[in-house]
Amino acid sequence: MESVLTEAVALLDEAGAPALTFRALAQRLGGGVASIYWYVESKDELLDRATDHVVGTVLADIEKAAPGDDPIDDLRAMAMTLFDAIVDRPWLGAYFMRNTDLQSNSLRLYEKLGRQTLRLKLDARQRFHAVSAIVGVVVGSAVDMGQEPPQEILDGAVDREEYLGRFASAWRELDPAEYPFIHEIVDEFDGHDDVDQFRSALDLTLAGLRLQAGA
Amino acid sequence: MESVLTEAVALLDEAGAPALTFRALAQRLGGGVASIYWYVESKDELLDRATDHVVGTVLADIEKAAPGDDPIDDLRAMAMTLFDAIVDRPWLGAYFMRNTDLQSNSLRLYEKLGRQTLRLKLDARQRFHAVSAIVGVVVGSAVDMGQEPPQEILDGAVDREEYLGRFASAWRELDPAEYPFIHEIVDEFDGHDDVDQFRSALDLTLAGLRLQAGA
DNA sequence: ACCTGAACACCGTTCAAGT
DNA sequence: ACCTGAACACCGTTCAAGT
Repeated sequence: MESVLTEAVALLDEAGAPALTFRALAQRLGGGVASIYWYVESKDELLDRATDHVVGTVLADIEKAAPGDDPIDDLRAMAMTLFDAIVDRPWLGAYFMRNTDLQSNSLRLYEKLGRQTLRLKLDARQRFHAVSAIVGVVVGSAVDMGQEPPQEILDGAVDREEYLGRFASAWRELDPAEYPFIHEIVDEFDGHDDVDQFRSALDLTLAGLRLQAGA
Repeated sequence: MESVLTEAVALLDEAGAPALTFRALAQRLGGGVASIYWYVESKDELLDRATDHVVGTVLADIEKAAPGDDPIDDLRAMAMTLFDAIVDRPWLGAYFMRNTDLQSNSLRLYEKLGRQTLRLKLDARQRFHAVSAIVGVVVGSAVDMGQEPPQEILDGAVDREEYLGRFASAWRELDPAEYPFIHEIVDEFDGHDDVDQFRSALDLTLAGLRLQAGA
């Protein structure tokens, strides 16, 4: 079982979600396709368990960091750790927190995040919504990122800079009267950093939360 | 072409993303499978064009609403309209804003949102990040929602209330000492409304943005 | 308890050929 | 310019059978 998950994660890491097929996995394990069904009921379950397997390592990273004075700063640090893990493994974004039933580490991570909100002056509903919002920012940014590389970039034929630049050029061709905002931000878009973008989104949410908690 | 997209959207609406196959679509159009390839180069392109097709209607809804005094309130209204559209069509969440090259209505929507930030005291980078954050909240909540129904609920065998209740019961069984946050919010989770959850996340982001803009 | 080969019912995509 | 039938190379999943 352990090796099924390890090899599944290895396939996902090497070439993303489409690379994880029962046939490829079976070949790597040196067995038949049907064997995998002894460990797992379906591909969905395989994905859930593989996801939870790596969330376990994220959770360990998060637990290493000592809790600080400010719960919101702790929330920020935890969200950043989680986001970093998704940057390393873009496939994670799509499956993370999909099924807390099968993903017990995800549930623990959810609890870990939520515990920080217990230190804030909020009611139960506000706490529930706050954690949902933070997870939403992570997943939203991750999804945005995970879908970005359109195979050219994975092949190494085109790097990220050139890929963004191509979009930027197309945008600069647009009529400035009709697309004033696009022209306003095209230089920011060109060569932008996903992590910056994520941090800004997270900080807006956390600023709103701090305001709400009166802290 | 128009009818290809209309029927594709119809299939997606009726039974979600897995229902849209070239064979099912061809049958509906009363033709052969290969015909579709005259209009579209791949399934990805079909999905992008179908998505942009419905984003066009969302855009029309958004343009109907008159601009108000407060740009942030306008941003909220636009985001809510967008979210409502995704509630009606959960499959949208996964493809929305995936490719602004093929999705010209999505680009226009992005511009529409961004134009509100031009009315705020922000620099270009802040504006870029603000719109990304808002789109991120929408997509993040939409993804969370879109993956929720695990077929039982689609079959009508189990309604949403019961589905949530089942999770809530499992959570109530957890050790309160180990999962204090889960116990804090389990009653909120039970029977919660996705729209409430989304609105809260959006409001946190917008509160942060208002603070940043000093408005 | 654990694994297998072979089949089943699907997919997206291609291609030579038709009007 | 538009459409087709038939094939190709895959999928996830099942099942009877093996150790």
